[in-house]
Amino acid sequence: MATIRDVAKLAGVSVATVSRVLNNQGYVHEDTRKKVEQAIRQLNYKPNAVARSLYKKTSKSIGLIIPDITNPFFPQLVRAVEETMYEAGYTVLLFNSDEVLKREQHIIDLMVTKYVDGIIIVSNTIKYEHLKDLSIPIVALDRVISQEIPSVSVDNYEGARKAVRLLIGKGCKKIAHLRGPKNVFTAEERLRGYMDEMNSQGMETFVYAGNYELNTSMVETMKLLTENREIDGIFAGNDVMAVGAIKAITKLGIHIPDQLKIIGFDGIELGTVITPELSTLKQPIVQLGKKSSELLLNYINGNEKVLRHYVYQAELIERDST
Amino acid sequence: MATIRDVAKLAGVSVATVSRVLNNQGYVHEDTRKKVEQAIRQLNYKPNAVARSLYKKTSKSIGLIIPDITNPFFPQLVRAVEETMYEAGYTVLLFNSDEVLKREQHIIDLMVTKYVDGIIIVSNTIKYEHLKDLSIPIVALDRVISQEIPSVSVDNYEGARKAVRLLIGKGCKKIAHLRGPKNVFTAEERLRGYMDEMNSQGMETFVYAGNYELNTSMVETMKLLTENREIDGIFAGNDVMAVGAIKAITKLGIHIPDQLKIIGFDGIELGTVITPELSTLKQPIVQLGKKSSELLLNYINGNEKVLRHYVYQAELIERDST
DNA sequence: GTGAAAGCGCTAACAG
DNA sequence: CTGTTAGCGCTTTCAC
Repeated sequence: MATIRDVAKLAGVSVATVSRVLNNQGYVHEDTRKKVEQAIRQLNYKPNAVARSLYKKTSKSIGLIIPDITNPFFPQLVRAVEETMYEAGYTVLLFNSDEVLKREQHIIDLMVTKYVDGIIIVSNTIKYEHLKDLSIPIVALDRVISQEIPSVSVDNYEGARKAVRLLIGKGCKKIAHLRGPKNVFTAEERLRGYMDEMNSQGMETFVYAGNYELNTSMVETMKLLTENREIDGIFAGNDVMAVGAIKAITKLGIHIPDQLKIIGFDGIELGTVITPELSTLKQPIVQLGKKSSELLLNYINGNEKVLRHYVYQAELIERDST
Repeated sequence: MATIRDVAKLAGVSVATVSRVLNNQGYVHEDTRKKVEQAIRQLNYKPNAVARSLYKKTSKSIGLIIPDITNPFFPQLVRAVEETMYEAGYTVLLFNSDEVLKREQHIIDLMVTKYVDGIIIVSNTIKYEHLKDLSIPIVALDRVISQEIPSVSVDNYEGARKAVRLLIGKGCKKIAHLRGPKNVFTAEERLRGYMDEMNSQGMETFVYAGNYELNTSMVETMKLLTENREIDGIFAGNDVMAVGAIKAITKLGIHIPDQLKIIGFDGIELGTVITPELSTLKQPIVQLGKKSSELLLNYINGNEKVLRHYVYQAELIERDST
């Protein structure tokens, strides 16, 4: 690996001059610039990012902490973040935390020592108190952690109400909610939306536990449908659970959407892949990723002074399950 | 951010001593160690990884290049790699390349300047010539790039033959293959397996184009089935295509598996989510990720001297589509 | 316009 | 056992 010194020697100049042409700043005579560029090419010299980082205290990299890439909601999000960051010249360090606080904290410590320029985090476990001493920019994605941490998220509450309204509009009389995991921000918001909408319409509520995961959802749906044969509408906490429910319903020989209508939340690809195709509240996943990255970049570059919370609306997508 | 100098001053020792207790090497008196540790705690000091990297020419990070995290095959793979690396104290830099050679090369250059300790790459486009001048360890994952680059992959050829044999064993008389994209290693191998097995059984072959993607597969399946009503078995190049095919078949009112049997390749979760559940050749995805990471770590640590190629067998999983 | 030199924070000889 | 010091490769004053 050639160093700046090698280049300087070959070009017959000082390292300072090489540095100047490298960074395109300060005065340097056209002829010397030529010589230096020639030497750079000849040696196939690439400036050492680590040395640069040490001096500049910036690494041109950001950390991305998500619960689990294996959850179908995240690949698109990660892709969008990675892409936006890459275009801006930043590298992303990816971490799966499983929302384990200890692990998240360890990851953050690690990042600090690596001089990451910023952090995007998707987490329910982490709180403001764990973040407040951090001197690097951070943005919360998909969930709002606290008022003090900028965030980019979706209006889960309003989305849930829309979902319920659709079911009601389609004539459902008994609508159940397969809720997401307790203490998970998005799940609580969606539940709240369901409750409020149902109550405001004077309808009885039926809430079943779930955890955003397929198999549990199948089991729970079986239970739900045997306990209460009159349920004719289900609002699932997310698309994965909706798909699980559909499997269970199909197995029971109940016809969708004639006998029972079901709607999910998220808008992941899976919903268009199954039969019947799933109606859902589609989150603007790519936009979430992109926006959070841009916001973080703004903070990093000092272009953004005030604390911002962006909230997107989920879009109702009617397919064949309602 | 406190530095080693601050710690040294507070503890009343030299930086060398602090470094010694930090790295737990060399002699240091129990009492001084205590003092230093106390100072470290007091300042909440964390050694600067960048400075360390500069000196040691190692960053405790590795690069992972995949085509597209959005493709359902990759999340599990990435997860496995990230996990194994994390446990070994390494951070992973993730890149989506879309298999664009220029981009891959740029990514690799970038990584070199960042002193990554090794690279795991999933790619069909990159060749040995692009890698041969690299001085850092590299391992090819899921595809073999060349004899000179260590790799961890699956026996796609044999897997394909197994798939075809199952279809034949189940009584299929006319078996078509929905092939994956041209020039993609895995796709070519699976095609070859199909051809060889069919030929060895003296059966006529029917190959239809595809690109590992769902919508094209639906369209192509429609075409296939209208062109040739007698097809009673389909070996899809991967699970995603198989799911597309199933959608098309269902739409045509053809019953699976009675009238037509179908089998995929990969063993992604999607296959268990749809109805009917998909028979497939399951790749040991997590193992692939884990093994490639361990292999890379071995190269990094100099424990592995010889060039290794690990090949796993895909496992036949019979579900409801055959 | 250009070069010398200090220093980013750490590690590893080398002395003592 | 402990301290001094010379770098790792780069950027940036500050002279000239």
